[in-house]
Amino acid sequence: MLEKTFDPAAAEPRLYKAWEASGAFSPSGADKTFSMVIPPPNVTGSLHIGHALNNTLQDVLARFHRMKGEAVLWLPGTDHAGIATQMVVERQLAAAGNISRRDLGREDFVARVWEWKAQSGGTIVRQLRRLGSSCDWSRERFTLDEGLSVAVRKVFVQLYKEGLIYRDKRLVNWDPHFQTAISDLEVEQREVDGHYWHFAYPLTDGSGEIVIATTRPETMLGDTAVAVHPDDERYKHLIGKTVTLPIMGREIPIIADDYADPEKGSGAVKITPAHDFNDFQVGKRHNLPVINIMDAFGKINEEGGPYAGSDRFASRKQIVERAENEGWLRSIEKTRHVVPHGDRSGVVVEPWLTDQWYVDAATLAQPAIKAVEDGRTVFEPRNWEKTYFEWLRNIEPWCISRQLWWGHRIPAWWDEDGNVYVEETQSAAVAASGGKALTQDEDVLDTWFSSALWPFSTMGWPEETEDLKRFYPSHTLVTGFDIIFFWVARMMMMGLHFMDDVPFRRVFINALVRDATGAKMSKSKGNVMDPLELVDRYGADALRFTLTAMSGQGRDIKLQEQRIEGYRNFGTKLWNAARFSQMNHCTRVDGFDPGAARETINRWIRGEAVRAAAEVTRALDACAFDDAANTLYRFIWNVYCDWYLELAKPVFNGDDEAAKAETRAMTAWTLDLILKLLHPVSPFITEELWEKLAETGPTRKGLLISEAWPDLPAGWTDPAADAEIGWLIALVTEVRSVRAEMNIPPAAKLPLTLSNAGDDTRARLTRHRNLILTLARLESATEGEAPAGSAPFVIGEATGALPIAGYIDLAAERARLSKEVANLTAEIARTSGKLANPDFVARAPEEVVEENREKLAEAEAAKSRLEAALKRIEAVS
RNA sequence: GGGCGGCUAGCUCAGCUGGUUAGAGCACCUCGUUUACACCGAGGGGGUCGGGGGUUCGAAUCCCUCGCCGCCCA
Repeated sequence: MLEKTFDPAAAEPRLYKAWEASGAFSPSGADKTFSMVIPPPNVTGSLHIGHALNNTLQDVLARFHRMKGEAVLWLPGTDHAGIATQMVVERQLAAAGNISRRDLGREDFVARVWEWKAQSGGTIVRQLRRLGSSCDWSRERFTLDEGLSVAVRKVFVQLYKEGLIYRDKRLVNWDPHFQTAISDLEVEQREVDGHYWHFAYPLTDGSGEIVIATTRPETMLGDTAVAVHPDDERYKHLIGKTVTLPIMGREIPIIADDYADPEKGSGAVKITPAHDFNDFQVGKRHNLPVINIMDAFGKINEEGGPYAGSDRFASRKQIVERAENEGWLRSIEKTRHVVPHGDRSGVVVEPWLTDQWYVDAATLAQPAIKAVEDGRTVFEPRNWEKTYFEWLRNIEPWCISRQLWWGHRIPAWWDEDGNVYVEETQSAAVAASGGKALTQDEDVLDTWFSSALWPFSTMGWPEETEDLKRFYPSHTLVTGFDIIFFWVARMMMMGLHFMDDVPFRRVFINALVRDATGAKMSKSKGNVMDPLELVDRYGADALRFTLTAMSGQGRDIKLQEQRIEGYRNFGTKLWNAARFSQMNHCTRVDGFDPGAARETINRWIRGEAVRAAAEVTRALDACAFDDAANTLYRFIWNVYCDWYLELAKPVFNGDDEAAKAETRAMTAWTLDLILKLLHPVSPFITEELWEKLAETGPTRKGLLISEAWPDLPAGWTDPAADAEIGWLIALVTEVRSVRAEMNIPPAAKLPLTLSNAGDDTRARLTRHRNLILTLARLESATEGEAPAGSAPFVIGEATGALPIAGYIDLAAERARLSKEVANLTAEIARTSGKLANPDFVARAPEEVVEENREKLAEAEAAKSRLEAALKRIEAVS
């Protein structure tokens, strides 16, 4: 006998081990494959609710397709996550005695990171297992694995030789905290309160001054021009003159350029080509000198005159003070403006002129755009394709070099004269140089560079492996919209370039779990929720079911703990249904054919099962995860438990042995079906019940995880049974409703009479009398005229009546009937209004018109019956 | 400034290829310990579907417009 509730804590680890040991996680069997690569979580990470959602959905798909008999590969792994990981270890060093990575040196530092990875890197993978993820762990990869590193070097070298990777000196987003370049995508534009400081620059010829406005006063140290709009009447006469830059004393020109916005600030703008993307362009157009005034730490360098060596923000303050003291500060204006911040460091990013490695993304983007236009890769929901196109069609060169130590070191070697040799190995580079002494480029690659290769590098590329042949392209990628640019688009570019095919046929974009303020959750912000606590409290199935049910396409999820509790209760409900079936000896019967069932309730539940199975299958095929979950919930709770098992009880307690045997077999069969259909979403409780229910009856062939997905004949639905049970449910519900509203004690058993019953109704009443008596708590149910002093209700063409003389509460009964009559009156008004409209009758489809006629007739009949009863009551009172 | 999404019951959401009395879960109210389950059962209250206009016989659903809220990109 089953316990009263499922104990997830005890069962989950045991079941997971059994699955893994069974080999079910590795692809096997069929020619038809289904493959997915996991979005590799950061190796530093621990499972947050976003991972839980993403991996639950992947696992639902993996288990579903596995049960459908496909060879499923769900390839797991982790990402070395350059900045994030380096940050964690640097923080650790700082805590352990204020050592910086530079104190330690590159080699020792990298060794420390590996050490850390060995110790703590397995956390997230263990957590994925707790969730039930059925990944093929035998194929687990890490982006810094030797094999993946080979792939990275090969890709880099090939792209370089094709001219698609190149070195360039231009402004980059420089993160002064990590002292590295970052890509545009890693920059977060934050709107902040700031100021426009209006400075007066004196004309060199002494004829006056020009006032410029700036939000970053310290950059004036690097000014090489002042720009005004060519049509700006205020300044036209000054174009071509020069000003003397305060503090620096440098003579710089006043130039005309459209970039100067007459509406903004004073209309005249200082130009600092080395420290502003727009100014850089202006500088190019006018051949202005580019003066770099900052170092890698964001401190003013020797080009900054008196401020050399001081921090950028300290300098800002001092320069403003000096301007005020010296009288060239004209005014201060408050403003809100957008300031770039590093998404990891959170510090203000500086545009900085450096040499970096770039990928020619615009070229690689073209096939990636085409592949989605052609439908070779489809986004689900389709709408995200717009986002994808928007970005790829306006793509900028991708800066891939990072001045970090943790990552793939760039396979480029330099000779003493500054010539570069890009090869996969040092020896090849030396050979290419003609035997010179070379030193390797110090930089590492952007983490996303190796992630971009993930769909094929994990399958063994550049080797021509069996896995690549069988599983590339993958079938579906499940990921969040926040990394469509970072990851999805770049995988498309690299996959098409190196594999000559898309990396995945379908991209399912899952919702993003946000925090209470609507902000994206991230480790660096520290606003993550802990799914493992929820698993501890409610079990993995409850969390999984919740996330699946809430995963409406492309929306945000605001998780309420109450919801998880509710779905835990759902599991308990199922558990107790199994317990009930066990108590009533509903043992599975070998060779039982539901198609041959004779009892109406069994033919009915069979049809319900067919519909539920079809809907769950459709939903999972379409990634409509919430539909699948809701269908399961309703079928299991509201159909199977609320009605089928209740209808089965009188059979079990009756003496029709044939009916009893058939119903027991059907109960067990349906329960098995439920376990299969629910397994992808709630694998633990279903596997546990699968095992427990095998204690009696025929032996199981194996674990539920490897069971075949149900494929039921559509012909198993039975409209006659549906109509009959539908009537039965309506009758029972009506009786219960009357009883409750009339405050009839639950223990009181009443006789029911049905008048004006047609042949079908009479037959049903006879056939199901037993059920009706039990479920509606009646003494008898017979055909006949309503006795005096009874409460009427409408059931189809018939009128039911419960004699309530002993309990009658006239006021309650009048209220009940009045409400019913009012509802019917409203409906009659609505429907007859429609039918009175000649346009409606003429233009609406015939079946809609007919439907309304029937509805009207039924409502009128029902109303007149109830009104008569109401009049009788009013006559009495 | 451009793009995307949202605004439906107290809360979280579904419904949006036009025709149902607009649904679910939670919360709330009443009753109930009937031998699967109180992590339960039965019954009930609660919404002019953000505002306005339009198309249509008919609009939560299609179109326009306005208003908030959120996100992404400049």
